[in-house]
Amino acid sequence: MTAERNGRPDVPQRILDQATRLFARHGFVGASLRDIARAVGIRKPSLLYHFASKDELRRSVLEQMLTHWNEAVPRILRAATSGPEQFDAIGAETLRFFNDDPDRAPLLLRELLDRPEEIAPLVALRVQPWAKIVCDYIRKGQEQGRVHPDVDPEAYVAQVINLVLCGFATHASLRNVLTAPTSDGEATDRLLREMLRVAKASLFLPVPAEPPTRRPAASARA
Amino acid sequence: MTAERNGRPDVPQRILDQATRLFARHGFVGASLRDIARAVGIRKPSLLYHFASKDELRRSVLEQMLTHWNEAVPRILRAATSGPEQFDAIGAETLRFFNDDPDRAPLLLRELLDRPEEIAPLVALRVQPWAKIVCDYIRKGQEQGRVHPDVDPEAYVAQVINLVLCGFATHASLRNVLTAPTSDGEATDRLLREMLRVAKASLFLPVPAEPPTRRPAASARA
DNA sequence: CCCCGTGTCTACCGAGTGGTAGGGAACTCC
DNA sequence: GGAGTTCCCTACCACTCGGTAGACACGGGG
Repeated sequence: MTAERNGRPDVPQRILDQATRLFARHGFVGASLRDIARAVGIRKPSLLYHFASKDELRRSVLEQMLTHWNEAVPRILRAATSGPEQFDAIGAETLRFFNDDPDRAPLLLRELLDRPEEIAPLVALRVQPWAKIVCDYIRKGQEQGRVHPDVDPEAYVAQVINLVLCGFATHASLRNVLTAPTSDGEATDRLLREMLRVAKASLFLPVPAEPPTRRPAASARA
Repeated sequence: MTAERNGRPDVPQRILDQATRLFARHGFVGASLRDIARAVGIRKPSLLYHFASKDELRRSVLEQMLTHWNEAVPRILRAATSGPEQFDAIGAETLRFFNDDPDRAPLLLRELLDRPEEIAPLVALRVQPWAKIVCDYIRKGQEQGRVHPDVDPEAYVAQVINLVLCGFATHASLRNVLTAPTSDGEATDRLLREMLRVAKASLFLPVPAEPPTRRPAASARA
């Protein structure tokens, strides 16, 4: 019994996947090893055979996510040197990381809430290279007069992290609070678009000569 | 024994205060009734004498916070009709609500993560009036050409909620991730300032450039 | 004086938790 | 065929959880 699943991907990976999902949904204390094991299709002692303790499982889940992040960073780096649309490229690549797996943002956010002193340095290590790219980009932009001179780069980056983390984490729940119910895809599009827009508009000075867009009347968005 | 504390404010209120603190810090499942009772200085059955169950305690905590919010809304409403600096006034009053008690943002955020389907309508009820004020203000600003025409009011409001909630909730932990350690007060100032700046800069069109057709003398930006 | 309501306590309950012991099936290697 | 390894299982452990039972102390009113 339970052998009908053994043809599937290896058990430790399936455990990691389900643990990620359940930790993100119910929190670390709220997701029991029995729940996770059941979701995988095994019993709890089998789970503990692969991961010595619940805490080791938590660390592994986090490590896997940060590894995925590390894999995404080169793409973002590449985007950061990609010509004039740098900001959009960096933004799109960063958002893609969280959009690819909707459990990442809530998982990270929960860790920041539950274990700040433990997770903060871990995140710092992985995020600082990314933050450095963005901060340098901002400072250069300020020198060149493209970026608002009163932007505080580090504080701005912190804001954007908040925006993204919380945006994805509470997306499903806040979505229908303010607006009429919409389809998943449409709501996500709207979220991503506005997230990028806010981040961008709060950063850049307006391009001096801009003949098109200046629409005073009520004709709203397209 | 334990009577040395009975001169202090009434026990139910002290329970609510400690429960708020511990729910915000450790989450609903992570904070046990024993912990809360100990923080108050009583034993668990005494706590359950005042609140019939843990879930009732949770509801009461939430209710108290939303009551405080309801008390803050009139101030915000007043701010919304307060002349040219409307945006700053609304922003300052809104931020004050969360700054007054640092447990409010994490508490709300945790509820949104843990019990979205239950908390969302509750929040919606209390937040929609506030959101309506802001959305109307935005749309009016768009008609008058003060606000970016491509702002999606509801989505923008959702972003700002995220910004504020997550900003306060992860403030303590993210603070030292990106920047050199600073004093509490300074870091908070920086957070509040940048939060307001981002919200504002992503909303308003720059004032100096050129008057499209008609532009009210309201100096929205500084 | 006794009674009753209020509020706190100790002692306990069943259920669920993370974790362990140890057995057994399937497989490989000698 | 036997030994060893890998992996999953049932059964169990101590502990904590939310919640209950019931006793006790206090204070006011007949």
